[in-house]
Amino acid sequence: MKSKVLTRKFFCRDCLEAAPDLVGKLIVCTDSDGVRTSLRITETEAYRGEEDTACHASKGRTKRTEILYGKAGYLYVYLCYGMHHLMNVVTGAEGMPQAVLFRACEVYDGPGKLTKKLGVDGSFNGQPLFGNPRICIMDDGYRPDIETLPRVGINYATPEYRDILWRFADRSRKERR
DNA sequence: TTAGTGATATCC
DNA sequence: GATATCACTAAA
Repeated sequence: MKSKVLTRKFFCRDCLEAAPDLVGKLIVCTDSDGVRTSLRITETEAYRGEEDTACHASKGRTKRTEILYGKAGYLYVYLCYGMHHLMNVVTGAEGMPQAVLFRACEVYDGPGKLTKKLGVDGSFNGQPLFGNPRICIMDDGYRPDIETLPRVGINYATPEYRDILWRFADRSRKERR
């Protein structure tokens, strides 16, 4: 099967549909030297709306979360713990703050390591994930068996959202560090 | 288990 | 301006 680059339309739906669908896709990133890195996504997480107490938008609209309320298909990259860039893509309708976090990819387990490997940093924040020469996501036809798990590192969320199964992982993934 | 690191939000 | 918080990782 021929590989296809995902278009904006892919992200224009609920994060709970887009997140599992992104597992098994390839992230293709081209750095300033023209070097291309592609990694297969093995884990994603959905963050959905102001009512999701684990979502950054749960405290309402701020300068930082503004992007989450915007159009689907744009990147939300932010620095966590002063050293790790975490990469998300905005999904759903405009005005509905939701996103999918890229948690792990083939060989590289962990959202901080994922962005480091790809060379994704703060300069990608707000950039589109469609029609973008720097980064895109491709579908090469691989269809993994998907496992659902609770999200990681969100103990501050209320129990119903802390325990919800909004992490999606490729059951055949190899965990490596 | 803990240190390291820095942006953000919230309080003064 | 100050401080508490945080969707993490590596080292021990």
